[in-house]
Amino acid sequence: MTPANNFFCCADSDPHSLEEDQAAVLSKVFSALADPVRLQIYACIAATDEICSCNLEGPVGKSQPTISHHTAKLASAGLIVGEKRGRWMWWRVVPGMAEAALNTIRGFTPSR
Amino acid sequence: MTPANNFFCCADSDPHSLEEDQAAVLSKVFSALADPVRLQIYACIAATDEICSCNLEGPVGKSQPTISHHTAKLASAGLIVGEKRGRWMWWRVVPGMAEAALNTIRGFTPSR
DNA sequence: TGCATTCATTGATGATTGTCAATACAATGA
DNA sequence: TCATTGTATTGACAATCATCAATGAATGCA
Repeated sequence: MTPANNFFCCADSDPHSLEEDQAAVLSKVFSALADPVRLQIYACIAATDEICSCNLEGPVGKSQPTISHHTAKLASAGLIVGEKRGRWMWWRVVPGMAEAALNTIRGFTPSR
Repeated sequence: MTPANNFFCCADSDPHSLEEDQAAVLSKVFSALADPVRLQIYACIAATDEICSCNLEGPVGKSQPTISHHTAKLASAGLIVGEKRGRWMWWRVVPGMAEAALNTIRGFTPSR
């Protein structure tokens, strides 16, 4: 849409298609993926059926409290789930979560 | 994979499949989407062919410097592109960018 | 019961971020 | 040239975040 003149850029419509609460949920998912360390953790978990926390410290190169902090954040966003068996905490990815976020982004563009 | 015994949780392999530089690029895209206001801005832009900055302030409800700050961040991540025509800055979404980032995430899981 | 191990929590610190007021810059029109 | 308008930048401040050392809680083994 090119401006009809040089006085007004375009009609002052309201293209506000994303509600605030939806934006808050979505931003939480993307915030969880917005850290390089968490992306590495997520990749490590996704690369295996399941993996315990102690085997994340080595590849990622962070301390145990930091790993615990990041896995908690990924789990809070619904991207991974953890199950405690014995002494070990086992993590798995939630397959459809990233997909759901992608579909919401796709829905922003009505055509196509 | 269940543990073979109670002494070792699993083999101490190296499931590190995401390099640090790749993680840095990816995290930049997700960081841009990790803010509710930027998601609303992105949705507003995606809902139209193109939109000028002045028409983002109203729907989003933020000041002009804040809008400028957020559009710059979205553009820096490659999610939108801007073109200045006359006095107005016109923004369009880069169609495949968010999709590409989320496809990378889906690629972490080798099976499926 | 006592000890070692695995993970979560707390406290602290330096860095980053979101926001706006004020200001500067750029483009247009008179 | 001067005034106006749309956008970008700067400065400042409060809030959030990533990180680690220290500590606590829970489990399993002897």
